[in-house]
Amino acid sequence: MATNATKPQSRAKGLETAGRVRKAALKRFAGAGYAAVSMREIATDVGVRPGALYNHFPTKQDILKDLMLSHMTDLLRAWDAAVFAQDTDPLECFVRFHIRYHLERADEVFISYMELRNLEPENFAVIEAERRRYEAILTDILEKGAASGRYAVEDARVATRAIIAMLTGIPTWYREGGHLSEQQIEDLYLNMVRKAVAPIAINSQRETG
Amino acid sequence: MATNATKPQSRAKGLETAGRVRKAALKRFAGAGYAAVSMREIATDVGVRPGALYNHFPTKQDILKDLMLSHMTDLLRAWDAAVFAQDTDPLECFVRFHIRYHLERADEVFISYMELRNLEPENFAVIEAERRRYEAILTDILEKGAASGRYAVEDARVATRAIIAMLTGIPTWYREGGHLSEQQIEDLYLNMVRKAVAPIAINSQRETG
DNA sequence: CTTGTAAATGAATGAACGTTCATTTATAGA
DNA sequence: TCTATAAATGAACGTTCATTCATTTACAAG
Repeated sequence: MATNATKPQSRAKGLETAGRVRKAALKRFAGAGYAAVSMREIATDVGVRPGALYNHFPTKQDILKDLMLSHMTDLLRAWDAAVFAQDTDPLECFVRFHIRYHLERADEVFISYMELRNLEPENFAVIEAERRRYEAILTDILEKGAASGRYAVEDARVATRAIIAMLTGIPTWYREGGHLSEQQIEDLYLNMVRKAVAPIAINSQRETG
Repeated sequence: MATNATKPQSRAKGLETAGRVRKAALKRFAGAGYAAVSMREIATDVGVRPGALYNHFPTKQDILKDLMLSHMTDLLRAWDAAVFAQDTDPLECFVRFHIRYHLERADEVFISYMELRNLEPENFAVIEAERRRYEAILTDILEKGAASGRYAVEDARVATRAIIAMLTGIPTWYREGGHLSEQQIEDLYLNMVRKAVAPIAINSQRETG
């Protein structure tokens, strides 16, 4: 009678295997892309036969959904838990948090935006909603700062996307041990972001040297 | 004796079919990703049997390489051909050019950076070299501007990546007929970029309201 | 020590994959 | 009109894919 397909796991060994599946899938998806990774490859990494994966996840798609959803959940929870010195400029908090988290969890971040199109529509909607919650954090900071005159942003939603795109690009080229430390990266980007939204006028084009 | 596998096409019909293959592959690759698209799907779009594709491209990989390489070539050629009013700030030229080109050729741009990892190493190296040539254009603008005191960038390579990442993110959310025109997008981003590299000091953190 | 069941196996399923190729069809140049 | 060959067909190639399932193995609870 034994129906397969993901019953509630309870034994400790099962939970540990499920974790190894997640870890292996994460590395493979990040390296080659969801569509180019086979269940057989994941099984090999885990040290198990392909069929055994289905004791832990009903389908390959569910592994992807699990990875992406738990990433977004972790990201939002990490922001809530982040601690900065009192009175630190909220924009500085966000920029430093974002850079640190995205360098720390580069694989999760990478697949969470590279593999969006491989999510079935229902799963896509869930992830997209979380993404918007995260963006809203920065939009809120910019809007409050603009209202108080501390920042000048003409369109807070656009500025949010610009800043997040700029910061999220870092893990694509940053390598540990390169000529810039993580601290230096943070400082460089923070400075650019601060200036980008600073309440200053730029003397327009057509000036020379 | 008829060996197959991509002889030099000469007949007009063949060139036209090859073009339709490129067009169909571009749309499919952009929509679903290289690995998730089958030669059969491309053949269906073109209105031809799968085997016929091999009269025009030796492998699926060669279609991808062709699309990405010609995109980079077109991009660099378009920059060389771009015309702006005399004495226009070179940074403004670059920002406006980049946004316009990337909105115009969204599919090509998209696959050229999403499908990098699906390129075989040899093809990857070729594309990557072109990409560096393009980045060097902006780095050069920033360095010259910094030397003359017009801009202030602490690290021109980092600023280059920051700016390009910021601008390249636009096509992921911009939709024609949205509440912002392309012109408005250009102006908003240009203003942020200008300020980000402007020679100004930002009064540091810990200030309130 | 027995038992229930979680976990893994080993083998199989049908479907889809990229690619090949002998053959047919179409067409430009002689 | 004949001919060479480009272009497309239709069928097949071997391989790999995600998934299923009856069976075996391992282990915690009674």
